[in-house]
Amino acid sequence: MAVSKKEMSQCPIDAMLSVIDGRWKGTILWRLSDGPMRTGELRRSIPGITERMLIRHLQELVQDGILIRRQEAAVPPCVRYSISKYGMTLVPVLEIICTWGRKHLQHVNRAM
Amino acid sequence: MAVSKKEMSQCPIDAMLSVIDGRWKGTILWRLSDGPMRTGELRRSIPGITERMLIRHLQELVQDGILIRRQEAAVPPCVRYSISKYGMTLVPVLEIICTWGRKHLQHVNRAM
DNA sequence: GTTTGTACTGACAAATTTGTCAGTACAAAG
DNA sequence: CTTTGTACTGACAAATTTGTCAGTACAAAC
Repeated sequence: MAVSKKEMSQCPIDAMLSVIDGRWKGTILWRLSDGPMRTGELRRSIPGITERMLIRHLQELVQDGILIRRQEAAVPPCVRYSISKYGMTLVPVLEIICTWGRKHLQHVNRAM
Repeated sequence: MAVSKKEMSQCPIDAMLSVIDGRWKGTILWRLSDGPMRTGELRRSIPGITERMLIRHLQELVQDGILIRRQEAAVPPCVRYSISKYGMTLVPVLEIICTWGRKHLQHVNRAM
């Protein structure tokens, strides 16, 4: 990613990228764009992700205001993540990124 | 960034991000969207970048087909980089990313 | 004949991100 | 009463990216 996540770049492109940049963040947002999910449910739906990374990314996305974390007072705990209203403004941007990415994959595969 | 640059993720979002992800790539593309530039000219126009990183990013962008490198046969060498036709398809996506990023910066600053 | 500038490479260190592993609390199931 | 599942933390190792530094070739300026 562009700039270390600790500092906030004043470049808008970097600011945007720092939000979605992370090994699994695109996938997490993609999954959640279908509706809220529990932590373990998300983990099982993303092959290859580890619990540690999932939780780190979820926490960052919550901190950035993109996701909302809701915990039911129960044992064992039940936590549900969903995309916030603010996070919803990100979804169309992701769609455009996705569209270009799809074309790029074709472009790359043609070259081989 | 999403996936190591060496392997090509089949996720379109990751595929797109792997192209623009890199500490300075956004800025480089931003500068070049105004027209071709020489290596040293670019370097001087981007405060903080080192020659090493500039060249590494330029080479990756050339490899991804986003930039074109033109060298004039002269000593001392004169190399000019420009955005390719294919790279031009990326510019509107960057603009959308930039627009969201600008709103996000405001959003963040309001919270402080 | 030393310095300056161009565009670049190689070797390596530092920083950052990602992954691994063990451990927490508590209840229900067996 | 041991195991299972939930959501999570901490310490650390591995991988990856970024930065630092020296060095290349050649011509023109001084």
